[in-house]
Amino acid sequence: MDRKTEILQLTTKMLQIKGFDSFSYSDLSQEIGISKASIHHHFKRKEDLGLALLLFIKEGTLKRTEHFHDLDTSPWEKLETFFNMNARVVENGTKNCPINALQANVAVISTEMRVILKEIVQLEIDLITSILEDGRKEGQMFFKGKANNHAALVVSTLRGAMQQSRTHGHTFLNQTIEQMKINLKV
Amino acid sequence: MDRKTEILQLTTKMLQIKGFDSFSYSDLSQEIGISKASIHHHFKRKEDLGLALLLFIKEGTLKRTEHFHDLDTSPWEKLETFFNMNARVVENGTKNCPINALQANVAVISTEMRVILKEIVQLEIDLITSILEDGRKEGQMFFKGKANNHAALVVSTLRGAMQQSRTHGHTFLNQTIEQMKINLKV
DNA sequence: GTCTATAAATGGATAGAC
DNA sequence: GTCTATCCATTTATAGAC
Repeated sequence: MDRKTEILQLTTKMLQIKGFDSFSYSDLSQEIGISKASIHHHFKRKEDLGLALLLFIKEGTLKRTEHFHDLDTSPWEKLETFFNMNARVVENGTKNCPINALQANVAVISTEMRVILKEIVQLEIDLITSILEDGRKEGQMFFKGKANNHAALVVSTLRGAMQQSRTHGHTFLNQTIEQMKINLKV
Repeated sequence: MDRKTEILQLTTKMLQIKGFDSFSYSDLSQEIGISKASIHHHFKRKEDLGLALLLFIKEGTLKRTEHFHDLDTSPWEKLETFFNMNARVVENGTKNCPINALQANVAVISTEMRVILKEIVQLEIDLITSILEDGRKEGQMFFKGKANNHAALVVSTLRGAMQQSRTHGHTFLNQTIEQMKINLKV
């Protein structure tokens, strides 16, 4: 793995724990073991780092979306996989979801970053929309109203629960996911 | 209104827009029109300010909870009132919910603050639990599973949607609230 | 690519006068 | 309660050597 990727991965972690404004080049430098100036060599300004981070996350989200498309498992299994993947992101509740962290910091990031952030959220909503549509069509899932609106609700719930898990622990997240599943059962 | 309350109200606003680590005594000082040192006179350290802020928010939450208890409207109307109050908190989508902001910053606030933060969230979940229980008992609402678990889901959804509204606008929040209501209808 | 050194600005916090 | 002045630590960022 090259240095740039190493920095981006650590940045994601730092963002999840502290938030965008609360981690510093000094944090990155110490954990990686190179000087602050070296971090600046790879990402001149913090905004450059932030922008690269968002493109990095967007790329990952795109890859995952395609991956879901390729899976030949049932809609229900896809949804469960999606939930499990997200539950792993916050680990034991110490980390926030990076998207949550960025949305909380929306006022202190650049317009450019905000645009990509919105695109990432939309990618997830679109993915869940198609899973819900398939699930309902195949008689595996039950929900009222439009699939698109219900997908927005599912993503909101998941994000909200991921964040609440920071004070209420990861069992809170698991219970909320279970409740979502109970409500989606036919 | 006394100065302390004035500072606490502005702090709430700043927290909602920027987050706890991203607003400064200088921000407060400029907007109120007194010096930084004067802010320090009322709240010596930023942690004191943060703690006072959480007690301030908790007090407000307690008052609101009692208010809901006193209302002699239907469970359904109570739930709608609760949603409307929260929708007003984020205004046009520029502000985050203060609880969201603090949960995103959980790693940079004191343990004391975290404890109260958790209590506030629990107060809300308990309130919604009792509203849901009444609503189901009276045949006004439908949901599967325990009222307590569904209340956790409702609060998570609301918080998640409030935060998503920062990138997706307040219509996103309104739509998600509508979808929750559609799902709760008998 | 990495380092040391350093600049310039900001943030939290205190001393002491009025 | 409010002010000016000041301190110290941190943060972002750059210059220039290796």
